[in-house]
Amino acid sequence: MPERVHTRFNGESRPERFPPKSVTLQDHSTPPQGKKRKRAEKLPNSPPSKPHSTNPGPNTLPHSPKNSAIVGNAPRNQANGVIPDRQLNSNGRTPSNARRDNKDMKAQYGHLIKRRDALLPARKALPIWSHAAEIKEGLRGPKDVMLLVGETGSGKSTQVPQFLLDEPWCKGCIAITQPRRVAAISLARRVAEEMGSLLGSSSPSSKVGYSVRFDNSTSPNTRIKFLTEGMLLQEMLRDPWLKQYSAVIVDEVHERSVNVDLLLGFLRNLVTGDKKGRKGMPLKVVVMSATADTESLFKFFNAGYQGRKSEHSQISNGIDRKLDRTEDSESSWSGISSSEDEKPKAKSSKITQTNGSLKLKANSNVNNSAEPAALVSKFISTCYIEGRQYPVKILYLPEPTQDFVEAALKSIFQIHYKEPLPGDVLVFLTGQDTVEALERLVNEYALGMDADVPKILALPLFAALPQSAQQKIFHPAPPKTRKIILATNIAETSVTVPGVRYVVDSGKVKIKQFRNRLGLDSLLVKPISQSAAIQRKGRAGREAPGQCYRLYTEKDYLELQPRTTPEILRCDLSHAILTMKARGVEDVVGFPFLDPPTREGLEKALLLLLQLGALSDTGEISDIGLKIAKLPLTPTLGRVLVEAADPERDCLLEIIDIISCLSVENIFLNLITEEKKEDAEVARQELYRREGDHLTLLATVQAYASEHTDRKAWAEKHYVSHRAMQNIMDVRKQLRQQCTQLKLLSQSVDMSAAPQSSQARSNNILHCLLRGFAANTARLMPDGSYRTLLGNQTVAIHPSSVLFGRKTEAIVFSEFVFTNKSYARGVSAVQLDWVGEVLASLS
DNA sequence: GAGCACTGC
Repeated sequence: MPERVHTRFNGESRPERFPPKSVTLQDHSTPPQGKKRKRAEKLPNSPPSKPHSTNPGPNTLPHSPKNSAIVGNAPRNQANGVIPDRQLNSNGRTPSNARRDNKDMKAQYGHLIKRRDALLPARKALPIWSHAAEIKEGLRGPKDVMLLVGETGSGKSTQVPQFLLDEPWCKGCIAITQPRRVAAISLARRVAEEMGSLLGSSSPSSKVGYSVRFDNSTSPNTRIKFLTEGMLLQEMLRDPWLKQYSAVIVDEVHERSVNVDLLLGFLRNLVTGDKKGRKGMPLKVVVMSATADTESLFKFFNAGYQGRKSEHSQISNGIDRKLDRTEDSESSWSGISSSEDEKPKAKSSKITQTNGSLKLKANSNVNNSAEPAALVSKFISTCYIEGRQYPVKILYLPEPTQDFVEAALKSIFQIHYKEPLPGDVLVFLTGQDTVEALERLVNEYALGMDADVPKILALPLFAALPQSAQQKIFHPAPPKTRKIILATNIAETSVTVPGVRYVVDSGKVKIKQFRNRLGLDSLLVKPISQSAAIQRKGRAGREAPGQCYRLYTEKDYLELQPRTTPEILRCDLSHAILTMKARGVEDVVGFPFLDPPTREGLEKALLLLLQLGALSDTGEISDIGLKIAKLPLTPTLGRVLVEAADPERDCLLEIIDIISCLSVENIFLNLITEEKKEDAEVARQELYRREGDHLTLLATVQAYASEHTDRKAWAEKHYVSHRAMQNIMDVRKQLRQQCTQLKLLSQSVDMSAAPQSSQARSNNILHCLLRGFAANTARLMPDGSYRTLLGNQTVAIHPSSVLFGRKTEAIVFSEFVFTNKSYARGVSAVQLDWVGEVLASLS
């Protein structure tokens, strides 16, 4: 039986930084508008000249708050009985029809208004409500930037845009960005309800819309638009001045995605620049974060205004000199040690704040949520909103443990025996393997429990788990049963698990880090940061006071690095740089980064872009680069695609199919039992190609696409993920459209060209892959191992590859990952002289 | 003979 493991208890009550919100809105019953006609208002006779949506209205789909947090895909396009207004207008409706429409419309509007009024008391009870005047005031006059810290549950994401809507400066649209698609869509739905408006493209009069990949739902009257960060960056390609917006609200900044870092840089340039492209229209920026990192954000924006001062000395003299911007505020204060490359397992948790803290003496309490010392600027305001979080007790291990799975097992049963129901347990682990191992152990131990003890229901939760299995965490537990949710990091931000009062935190996370020198991604288990530990803890206090069992000592906690390293310091920068170049940033080293990447990382990425032909020798973006930047692909994959459009290659459609596969999750299901594995091998045999994984993917997509009766059954029969295949078809469609727009793909197939032999076609495809992945090539050595041609590193073909165990003179691979050793994933066999030709052409 | 955390255009 498990024994007591936690002896020390730390009843922590000091305010900490707060966990980020993942959006699970509690109260959105959707009006039954699906069966109604969408003619809410008498239209002026100028219907939109083109549809503003690719999807006639997801709000017409049944929707529950639960699945809003977990549905990975936006609602798929479907005909839902919505009649476009234009069609109605030209249809010559009879008077009785018109009367019925009118009645429907009134009923619908009545419903919307009723709903809006019903929601008002809940809005007024939000912590942010009493700050409305302060927030409005903070953006008036010369104040263009507001830094807003709001804890979970403060209501900032839904209320701030509504507060700003009627401000005199707000003539245009308000954009509000989110890191995830589901959040953008469900927040838009909620705000539409609160405003008594229809959502998105469902009515031309709707005031609230959203825009995410594959699903854009806005109307001509949209005033508040929720979008993913990537979508706003995409819009900036067409409109660098963001002319349709009066305000941009950047939400969840503490998550520090690469896209948010780029957005903040662009917005700083815009707001502190001359704004001449905006024709005098003001632009207000609100930066919202759940953690009190105001100081770094303040310095970041303030530096922009000070830079402006030196260029245009007539502006700005209201900046408090106490906050002396120094050159080092361009350098990182997040304490990233750049020696990571050599020793991934080195003391990465030991963090020194030497890097700039000298200049920050007075305000160096970066990790406290206490209000920082005066941050004063005539252009920047700050606002702090309290949240709604129940207290959570923290319990540490007295001694460090080597085996966090075992320690978690003990803690789970300690909680289960000691604490009364209700109160589910959420356990944070590192990956599928540890989740499944602990699941087995928990079930095993549960068999030995006395009959009078409540039962235990162990539920795994990780992204690769099928949706139906993920949904189980939302089902109420049977009577006298405690749910134990065994989760990866997915539960930290993306999925809100209800009913949790106990959190067990392993203190570890599996994290991906790009290593410039080797040009590969490492996927390693590492200690979490203090802020991640606080976020995990917060998951226990959402519904009632809770407890957090940390499977490490308090000393270990204090030695963790204060913040999670921002993604931009961990990833391959080539995509980010191309994004900047395509939006007119010439000097990427001088770009305002909140945390500047290392010079080495920037140089490595610039070199890659140069090799791809995306940049010219002088560092300017080329035509090819501009095309690649418009595609939703990494620069390498984009280059492969552009190559395929070359008349000499002539295999664009095939390459699109392959690239679509490479940009979604694994399509071949991971099977557990030996029996299933053998079945799958037999069933997939017809799909496998001896040329390697890429042509195997092509064969799979083509077989799936030519299946017209039952694609789901086809996928099951071949042990292929149907969900992945649906995503692939979406991506494929989008890429084909974009290739047509970019004039890479002509709509009519050229019939005059001689058909390629299947061999020639395969060779062409492989040549295209080589063009993008020239750096990812290796040759067979006499001892049977593979060595990369650039860099001379040993690399093994990953066992998931169809080429695993095969010997071929050279390989090209689309992924280079280090887990236990260096692996090539996504591998094709090529001729050595082809590789030589490509490499020679680059130098 | 391994086993991939999580987003996004």
